[in-house]
Amino acid sequence: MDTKQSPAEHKAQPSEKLRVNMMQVVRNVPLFASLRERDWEDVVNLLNAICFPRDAYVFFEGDPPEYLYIVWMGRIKLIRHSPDGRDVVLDVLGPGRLIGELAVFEGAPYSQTAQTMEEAALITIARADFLYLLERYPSLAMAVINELGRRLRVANDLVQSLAVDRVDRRIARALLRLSLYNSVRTDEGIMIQMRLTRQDLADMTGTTVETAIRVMSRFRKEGWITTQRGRVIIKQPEALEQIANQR
Amino acid sequence: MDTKQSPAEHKAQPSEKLRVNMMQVVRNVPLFASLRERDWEDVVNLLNAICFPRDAYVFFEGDPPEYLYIVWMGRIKLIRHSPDGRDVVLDVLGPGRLIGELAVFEGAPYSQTAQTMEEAALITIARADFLYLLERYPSLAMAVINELGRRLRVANDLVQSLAVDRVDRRIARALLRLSLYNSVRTDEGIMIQMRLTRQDLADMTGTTVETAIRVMSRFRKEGWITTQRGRVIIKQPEALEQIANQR
DNA sequence: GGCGGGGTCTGATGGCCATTATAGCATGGC
DNA sequence: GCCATGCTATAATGGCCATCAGACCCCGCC
Repeated sequence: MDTKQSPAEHKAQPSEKLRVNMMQVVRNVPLFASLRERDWEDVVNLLNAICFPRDAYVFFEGDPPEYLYIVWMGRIKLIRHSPDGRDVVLDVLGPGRLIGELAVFEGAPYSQTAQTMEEAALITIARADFLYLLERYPSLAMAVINELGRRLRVANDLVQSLAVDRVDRRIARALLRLSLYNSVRTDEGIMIQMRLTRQDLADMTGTTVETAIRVMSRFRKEGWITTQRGRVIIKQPEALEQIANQR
Repeated sequence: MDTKQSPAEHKAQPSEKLRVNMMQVVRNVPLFASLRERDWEDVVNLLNAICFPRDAYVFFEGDPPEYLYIVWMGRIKLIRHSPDGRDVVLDVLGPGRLIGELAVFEGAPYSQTAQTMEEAALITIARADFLYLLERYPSLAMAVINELGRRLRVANDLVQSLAVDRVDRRIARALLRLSLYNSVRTDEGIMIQMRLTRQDLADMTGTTVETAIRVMSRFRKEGWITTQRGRVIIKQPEALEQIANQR
């Protein structure tokens, strides 16, 4: 149920090009970690920054693969739209992660949609430029393999969870997974670093909003989590882990 | 329910080393497609062949990544064992496909179990040798990326299907997916090239044997498929496609 | 031949969760 | 402030499918 989508909404235009120090990008992004200092300048000229508001679409599944994206700031969700209108969230990516690498590599259309979950800044590399870089610096392929490996592991975990787990366990696992990659410790507990609606959680776990709400309400009543305005704080990770792993 | 597993069964010993012409392997396997002829000999010496009987385990999840495997003959399923005894089939791989590439690349334990579905011959490359090859011939990384990409796409399709589809649709999709990669045309229809139990199908679609049997019986009664002794023939792919895609 | 085991098949029952409906609540725009 | 809209919340109903139970069949094996 894509209740989030207003009727006339379409691919949101990026709000503006923004001044990001590309040298800083090259120095900090895992993709370029294998490069030597003297190669940096070669790369910098091929990068651009682009900024998106909350809930904007970076690209849609089926679009031709124009750019490889690197997340610089914010969280991006990779989703699939189903014919009956339900969305499925395949993964959530934070700073440093790659988006669209497969499509760009293979020259096939993007096989999923990328949507921001909050204000986000992305680095773009045009397809041809990325292929050039890959050829010139084969070590970049290792970073691509790492990215694909990370995604494949997440996907396999998700397959298993969807195949054998009840809803409450799937949601507990989703929360723990998010907290693993995108969280900060606070005095109240572990805060998940993104705005997360119940619809998002439902789309991540193959259930409905209503059920996601019910389960989250139960978790809250048990004192395991608190939520306010899309911010989820895990107060008792052990309790969620027990739900996720028991038996 | 892993009813296939007899109590004392453990990692089956490979039945024998078998004489495979390694030059033929190097010439035909996608992994080595990018090599020049003069490099072939360098590679051949690092390869070994190993043969497994039906239902044997190549490795278990958690095992240390000693070898990269290349499927030469037969079909291998990648599975995850769940604590409650249910298995989940993540993918089925035929000749040419790689197994264990991620674990070998990252040095982490295999994250899934590999089991033969019929007699199978595999090519092994020791981890250290593969890393050496990757360094010496960076173009091999492209083949690894291709393998990971193929698996990721299958995994994403499966996630979506598990998240939103009813059982009959999931099974129809599983049959069509298998027929896409591992099938031959016969006068009766499209025959899926492996012995497939209802338990296998259930493990591929996150359901139970009983339900898989019920759905397959319905497909058979409708005249869409025939099955005998594990061999499935799709007589009316259009009918399955309609189940898989309608609405 | 008899026997056993793995795979297939069918029915009855009930539980999980989707669906539908309705209401409350916050947020942001005007 | 006020309304529209999106998100959260809760309850009632029913459908899909897991679970349990039992039977049959085929095949290899003793």
